[in-house]
Amino acid sequence: MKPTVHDIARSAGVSLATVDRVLNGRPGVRRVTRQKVEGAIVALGYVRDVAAANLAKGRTYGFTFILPGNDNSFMIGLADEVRTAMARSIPERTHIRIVDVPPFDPAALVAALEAVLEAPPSGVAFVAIDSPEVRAMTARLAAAGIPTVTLVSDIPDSGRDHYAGIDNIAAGRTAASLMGRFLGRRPATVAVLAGSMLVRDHRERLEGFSTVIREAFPEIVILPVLEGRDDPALAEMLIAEALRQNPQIGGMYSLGAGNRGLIRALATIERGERPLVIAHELTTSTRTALAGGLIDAVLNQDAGHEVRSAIRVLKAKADGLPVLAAQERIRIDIFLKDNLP
Amino acid sequence: MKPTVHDIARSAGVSLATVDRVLNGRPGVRRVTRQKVEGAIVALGYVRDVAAANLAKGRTYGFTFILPGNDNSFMIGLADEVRTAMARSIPERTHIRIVDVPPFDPAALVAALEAVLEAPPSGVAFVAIDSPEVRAMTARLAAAGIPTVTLVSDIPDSGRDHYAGIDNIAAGRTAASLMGRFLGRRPATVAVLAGSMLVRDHRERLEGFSTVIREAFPEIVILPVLEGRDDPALAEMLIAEALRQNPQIGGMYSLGAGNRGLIRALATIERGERPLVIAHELTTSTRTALAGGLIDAVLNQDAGHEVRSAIRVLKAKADGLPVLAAQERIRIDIFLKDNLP
DNA sequence: CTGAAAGCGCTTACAG
DNA sequence: CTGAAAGCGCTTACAG
Repeated sequence: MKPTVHDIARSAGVSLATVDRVLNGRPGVRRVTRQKVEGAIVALGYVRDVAAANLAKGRTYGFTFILPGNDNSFMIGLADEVRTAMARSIPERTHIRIVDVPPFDPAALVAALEAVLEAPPSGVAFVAIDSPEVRAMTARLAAAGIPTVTLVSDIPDSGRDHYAGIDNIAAGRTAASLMGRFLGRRPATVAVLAGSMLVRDHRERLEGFSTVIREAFPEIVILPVLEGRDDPALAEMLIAEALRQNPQIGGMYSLGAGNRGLIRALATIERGERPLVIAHELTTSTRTALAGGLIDAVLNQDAGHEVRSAIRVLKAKADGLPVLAAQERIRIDIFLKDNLP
Repeated sequence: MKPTVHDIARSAGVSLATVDRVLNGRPGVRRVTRQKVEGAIVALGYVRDVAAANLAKGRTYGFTFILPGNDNSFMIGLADEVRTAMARSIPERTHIRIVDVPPFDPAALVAALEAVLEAPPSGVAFVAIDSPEVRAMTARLAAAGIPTVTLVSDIPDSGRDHYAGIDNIAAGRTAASLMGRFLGRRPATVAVLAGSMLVRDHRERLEGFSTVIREAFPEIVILPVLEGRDDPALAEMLIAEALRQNPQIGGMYSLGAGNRGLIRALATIERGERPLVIAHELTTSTRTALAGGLIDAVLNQDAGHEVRSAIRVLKAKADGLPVLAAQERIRIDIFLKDNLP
């Protein structure tokens, strides 16, 4: 039979309370006693029953999700997924709070993170902005012992515990590879629409994309990046303007959000004249555009996976447990019109 | 506070034992009593604490995984994932048994499934073969109340509870789309290597592939399917022979396993003369071939996901709990050399 | 048909 | 520094 705390207590000749103290690294145990208990633990091959422990503790996890209030389907969908997770809060023993911040605003994000310190939750997840202030604030959270997970966009070297999102360099490289191969070695001009170079995910996608185009598809010319702030209206304007200035655009890589605007602009182009388009994030609008031939490929990250993964990781960190790396890797989904789910 | 069985007992004026009987649908409760308790349950908005219930029950789940003993990396990897899950059996309260059967052998699979009935486990997962006998046997398991999950290859209309695998028609369609676009509208001859038309996953991939080629890329001619039984040696022979007979082969779709043989055959072709190759399953050998340019794209299913999903679903079915469909959908991963994980 | 009591594996005041 | 006892939310014999 699986050994329990009782077995350890008996084998070490101590009480349950003492076993518990050793198990949880609490103070107030003489070194010799501690060693006896630790000996019994390894001798018996004890593994703690986390469910029973949580039951006894009446443990609940308070998590704060800080999300940018963008007006785009991806961020709206992300927030929806967090709310879906909130609906499961009773069986999962979580208590989740959503904090809204203005998008692409480092100061606002820093303020939101700082506010978290007032009443420290069991963990914090946030969409990172890559700035020194945010980095420093994240380090303060880490110093305060609050587990942190970056969501969608990472900020390395900040002391954050985990990143729940895709490898954006690989995503950009993949987009370039598809673009180059779909264009079939013909010289072409390609436009790139981003949200903001302030966020790392967009910068990395651009970097991956540019690298592969340069190395493997030198016949392709990339126009200067358009920054649409993931705002559909602004994106539409920028794309329309770019098409006016460069009617010969043969390909388009939309590496941020705000694709509703892009799609509206594409719809004005004659069928047959349309550029090859690769976009990110499968939403109602990109799905329709993919099915209808306005978009040729969509790279996607599953917001539901990211949220569930963030919660699992925050729980594990809060309990000092290891995370199952293979399970938590968020993959880049590639959708063509033929494998739409 | 979250209501517990105590609250229900008090509110309904009955004992804990009676509450438990109603909660678990056990007999021996008068109709009026039952109704009182049910009233209290909905009035208080009670949700059962599954972890506490499992603790009290000392519940463990016995699962049987029936896996074909193919000599190919994918099936070996699948078995490895099951063994990895076995290592987590203590915290997850599972007891997993692996049963090996000869590949592509309906009779052997039926025998293995029948053997399961002797000492019925909490659930069974198996790689299905699409034959009437297997279908009938699966229905018998269902009739016996044993939850069943098909793994990798499905067998619909058999009474199985769930399928843990990708949408293979969509996978075939995707392969065709990539093949057609990568070939760039040039007339071409394409060879298809399958394992066996006995398994539904291979049939469906072929169907999806053929459909899209026919509808969207009429310039492509598909040669008669080669059946390599997912055996590297046989696959190598068949491919070598096909290349000898049709030196002009421009593309190859390997929709089964046994890619080690395919790759050996490809390596003998001059660089520059090599066909465009799309294969299934990311293994050590396909990964190397992808990185080295012998293979152009790999469609993959994550065996680890499938195994973990099968276990989650079997648990839920054993407990009569609903499954989170979005979480259990297994996706088609598309790998190019630029997004290798 | 119904209930009182003990127990699952762990933790938590409280007492010493 | 250490332990006896009660309790987390549920289930299970056993008695009536």
